[in-house]
Amino acid sequence: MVPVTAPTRTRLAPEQRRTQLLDLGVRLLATRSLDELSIDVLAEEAGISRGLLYHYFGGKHAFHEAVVRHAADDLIAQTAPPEGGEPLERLLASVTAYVDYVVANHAGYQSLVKAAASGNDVLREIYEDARSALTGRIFTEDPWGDLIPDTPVNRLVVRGWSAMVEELVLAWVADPADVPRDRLLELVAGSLPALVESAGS
Amino acid sequence: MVPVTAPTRTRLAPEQRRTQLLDLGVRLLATRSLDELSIDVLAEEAGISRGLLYHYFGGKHAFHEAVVRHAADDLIAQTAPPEGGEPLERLLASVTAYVDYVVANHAGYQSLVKAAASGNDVLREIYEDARSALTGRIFTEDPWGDLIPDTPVNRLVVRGWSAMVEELVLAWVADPADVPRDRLLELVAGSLPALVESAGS
DNA sequence: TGCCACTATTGAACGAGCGTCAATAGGATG
DNA sequence: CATCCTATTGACGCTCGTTCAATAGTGGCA
Repeated sequence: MVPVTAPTRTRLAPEQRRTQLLDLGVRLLATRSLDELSIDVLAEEAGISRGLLYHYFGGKHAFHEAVVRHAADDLIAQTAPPEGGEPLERLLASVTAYVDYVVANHAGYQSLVKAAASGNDVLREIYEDARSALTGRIFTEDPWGDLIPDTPVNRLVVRGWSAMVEELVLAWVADPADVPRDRLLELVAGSLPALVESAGS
Repeated sequence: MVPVTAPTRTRLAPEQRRTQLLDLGVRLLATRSLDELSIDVLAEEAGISRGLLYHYFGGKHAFHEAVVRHAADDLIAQTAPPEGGEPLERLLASVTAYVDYVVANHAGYQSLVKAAASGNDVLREIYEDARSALTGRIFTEDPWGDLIPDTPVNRLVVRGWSAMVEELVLAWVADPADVPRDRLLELVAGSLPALVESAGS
């Protein structure tokens, strides 16, 4: 009985193997949760043995952390804010980049969001940091002059707004229904000024 | 060596045991995730054997579902909307009931929210149904006459708004900081009209 | 070209924890 | 007080995460 697929052991450079496993992890953890993902399945999918995962990441949970960091870094890197322009245009550009990223990589984004709610404090912190990286500039770079002063209430408002944006985009991606992309974009971008206005200081 | 605590086997009526286990489950699953909660810990905490949990719920995941349903039903029951009054006042009353519920039972609410993101489709559906039960009346009971027509865009807006409210309240409960409760309430209640207005149609 | 050291990779063995089932004991009823 | 009903138990099997010594690619050096 000769094996159909050659059991050839392929040897990669550590860097390549690591990113291969991380990318695979991002894809697999987008739909399944961590305890629904067995090491055996992951190993077989990657074409490696179980032991190798432990060599690179030291454990299942540590692997999950690495995957989430990978997704978070990718998100932050690919949604860098534009340099100049009008405040409202910059906001719209940021939001557009964010929406397009979620549309293009919603596997990665899903695995990031899942991790935030489903798990230990380390994962939640990674998620919080990523969100802060995206929203923090609203205050630090002060895109609207002094239209949105840095008060406790406005901190809450921006935090709530970002949760809303996430929900809207994920819902829209899952089912674009009758709402065109541009409509979503102006909806999302226009809501922040409206909310700040409604909060009043 | 005599056991310190008597190993007396206490026999309860099925209904009592069931609710005892569900309440305990709600409390324990508020902070830990499901795979961080071992049957042994749960059993010892409840003063029962592992086997009994399987007798009542049939399995760990089934138990989780029951716990989440328990929390969701409790939420829906305790935030029933008021009967009459002005639309805006009814909205404020609903929001107040919701906020007060989360403040009073945020263990239960946390376990509900955690379940939504962290798991299988059944859990997410329970969560979605609960959210729909809370927000659906906005359309069906038409609290603002025709100020908020039932369009695809407004469905999205209300969905996003509810995500925002959840985030705001949880963040505020975790750290009330310098924002008084009434300020939060008017913030949350006032944001929906503002969002609908900003969405325009 | 051929050996050698280095290290990426493996697979078997161990333990923890979930799930099953026949046996046990509380308590109400006559 | 005896007996039946059923809530409750505890030991067993099995899957799956984790460990570690052994194995086999690969690049460098003679």
